[in-house]
Amino acid sequence: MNQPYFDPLTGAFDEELPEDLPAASHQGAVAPYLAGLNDEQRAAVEAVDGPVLVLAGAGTGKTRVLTTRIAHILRLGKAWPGQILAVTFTNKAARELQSRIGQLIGGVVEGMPWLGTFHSIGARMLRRHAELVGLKANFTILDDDDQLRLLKQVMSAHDIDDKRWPARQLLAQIDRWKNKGLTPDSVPSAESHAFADGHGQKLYAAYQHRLATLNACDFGDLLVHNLTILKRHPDVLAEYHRRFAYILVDEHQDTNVAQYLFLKLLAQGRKNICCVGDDDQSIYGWRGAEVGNILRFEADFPGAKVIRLERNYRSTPHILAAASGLIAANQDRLGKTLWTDLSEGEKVTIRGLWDDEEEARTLADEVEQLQRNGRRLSDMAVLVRASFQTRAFEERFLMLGVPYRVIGGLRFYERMEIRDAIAYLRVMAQPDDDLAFERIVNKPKRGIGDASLQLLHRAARLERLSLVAMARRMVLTDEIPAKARRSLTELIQSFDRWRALSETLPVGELVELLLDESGYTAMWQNDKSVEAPGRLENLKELVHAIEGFDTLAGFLEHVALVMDNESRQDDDMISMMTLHAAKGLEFPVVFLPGWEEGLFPHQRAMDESGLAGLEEERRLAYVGLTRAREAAHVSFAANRRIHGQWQSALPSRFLEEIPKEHVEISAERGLYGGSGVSDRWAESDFTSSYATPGWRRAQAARDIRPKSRPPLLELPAEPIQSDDPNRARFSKGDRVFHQKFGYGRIRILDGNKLTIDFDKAGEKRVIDSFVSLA
DNA sequence: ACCCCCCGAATTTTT
DNA sequence: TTCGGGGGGT
Repeated sequence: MNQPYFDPLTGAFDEELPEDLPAASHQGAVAPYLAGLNDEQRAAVEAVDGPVLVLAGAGTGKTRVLTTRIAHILRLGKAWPGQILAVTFTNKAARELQSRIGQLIGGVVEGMPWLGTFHSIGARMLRRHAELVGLKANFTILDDDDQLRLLKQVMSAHDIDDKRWPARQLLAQIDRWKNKGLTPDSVPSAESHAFADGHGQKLYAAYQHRLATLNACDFGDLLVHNLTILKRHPDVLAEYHRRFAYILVDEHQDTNVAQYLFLKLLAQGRKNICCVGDDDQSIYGWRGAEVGNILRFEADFPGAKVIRLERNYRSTPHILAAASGLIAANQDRLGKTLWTDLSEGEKVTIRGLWDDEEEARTLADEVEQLQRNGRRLSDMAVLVRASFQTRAFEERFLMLGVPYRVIGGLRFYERMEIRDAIAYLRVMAQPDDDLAFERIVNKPKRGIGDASLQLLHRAARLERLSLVAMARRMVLTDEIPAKARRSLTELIQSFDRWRALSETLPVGELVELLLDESGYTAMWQNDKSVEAPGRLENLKELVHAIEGFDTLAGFLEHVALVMDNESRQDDDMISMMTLHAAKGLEFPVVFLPGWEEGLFPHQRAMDESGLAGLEEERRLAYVGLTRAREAAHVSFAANRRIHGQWQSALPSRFLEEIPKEHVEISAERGLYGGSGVSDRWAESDFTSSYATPGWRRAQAARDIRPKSRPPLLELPAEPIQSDDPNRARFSKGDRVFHQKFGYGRIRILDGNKLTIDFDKAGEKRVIDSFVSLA
């Protein structure tokens, strides 16, 4: 964001800190922007000095508080815009803050250079002080693709078998360390063995070393390097203390330890820090977010004011009560009581369906029904747990001709052809960027294959040179095969020519020329695959996007940090996205399909993180429900095809955690065999303990026999309470019966999952509670 | 150097 | 079922 304020190439910081404070305006009179606030909001805005924690429930106007607070600070003449640090997590949130502050104080906010995401602010600071951590100001910010490739190189250099130890896993581990603000030498010894028989820490160190050689850093470094700088250089820290008179933090529940330490260091000076967040909406724990940062706030900033925003302006009472009831099942929360003045509205509907196809059909019918009643499609959203779920709905919407838009997924700058094109630009901007060079050296095919590249690599490492620098030398020798040598020489000459041109040519024209002369465009023009035209189209779009930038470096900074896909909002379409992507949004009508045990809560979340995982899933459910303004439609399917395999599942436990007076249930009879669960559902009886662990085991212990005309899946009428852990009732080779797939033989036992070779249906993986001994 | 096939894995992913 | 990566074949 805000490229006008700095030049990423030089790290120039073109704004001087003023000596005086601005003059206060409208002293005395109550500022007009305070008028529409409720008491709590107003308190949060007016508590300008000192540490403040605002616990803002869903839909309670947190953005309004944040923007008004900034406007207030400026109006009171407490600081210049350039002295306010305001951090968000997403570019979207940063943009929204920016524009809403503009609306409040009139006109464009000219000087909020320090409003941005953690990463963009981190990048800006790091460019200023890059040399303090062994980087140059024009360092490259790697994307995850580069990170992974680099890590694979590091691992192979250390003879680590990447079959046994996937690079992905190491990347995740390094990421966890960086999220905690740990550098290789500060990794606790207990954790240093976390990967590849104790090589974790060593590999981390080697990776960081390679990054430094490449004059590059990854996302985590944008914070960790700054922590190092601020800790080691008190003079630098003091300068920022002087600069940042006020600090504001959005979505505080999503900060990780590194981000929190960063804030803490900066806030130590004046202690004017205001964090806004909601522990109930913390859904990024798996990415290193620490809800604990909210709980720690009062301890870290003694005397902090804590203000709760509990008045909800978004949802009707039933929806709000349903969500509140659900989230109350979490142990680990600060606790808020949301309330609303809005009138009654509809209850939350819960619908049980036979399978995912029927779920899609029913949901789409409902969408059309609503549309006939005058609802706009853009008023509706389908929020799913996992992205694969959108497929069934897409197919259905396509068939019915309902326009839809899937939010998320592959972003523009993540497309292969865009990454390639950008790699060309990166080599221009930063010749030491080996990863970019490797990416494009043989794209299009130039006859420079693995063998030549290996040669180059080895020599470069020996001489401590970058690949391009080494290549310049090697083409003068005959170490490389003649054909490859010729291509390489030509490529290097092109680099020089392009770089010379880049001095004078506008960046838009430069990239066009580059893609053209390199043969990259031609490569796709000659490609006969169905994707090729689309890729060419994307490349055109890229050229267009670049035209808005003054410098190449500025554009690359944008690509690395702002990577978002701005989908047009103009047409009337229904939106589909994951629950994670839906955070911060709201829709009049929200559909929440797929509320089944195993999918939501997701089995993996529970397996990997236990109760904490389950509670995070529950918060995700809470986020889902609280996106709805007027109507929320939840559904579950008894059977679902996942990865081509039929899986049966029980309704999500979250369903019975929603207070029954706020829901309206409809489930088909016979979903679970005409007795048991579905009848309970039909009778709105939520007292059953069918989802308890005891019940699941009871399931497994029960011998289900087919009747003459068997119900598809039979469940016991009354759950049998039994905690007998001795549940190994099957063994390999057993002949079993499944209500849907018929008879078969067990091939593999894996916990409660059985791989069965069915006589008719072929091999399937099923949960043991759905089969019985034949 | 390039191509193709087989195998294995398959939540969520603000930057 | 679908996708991507790696190994083996041409």
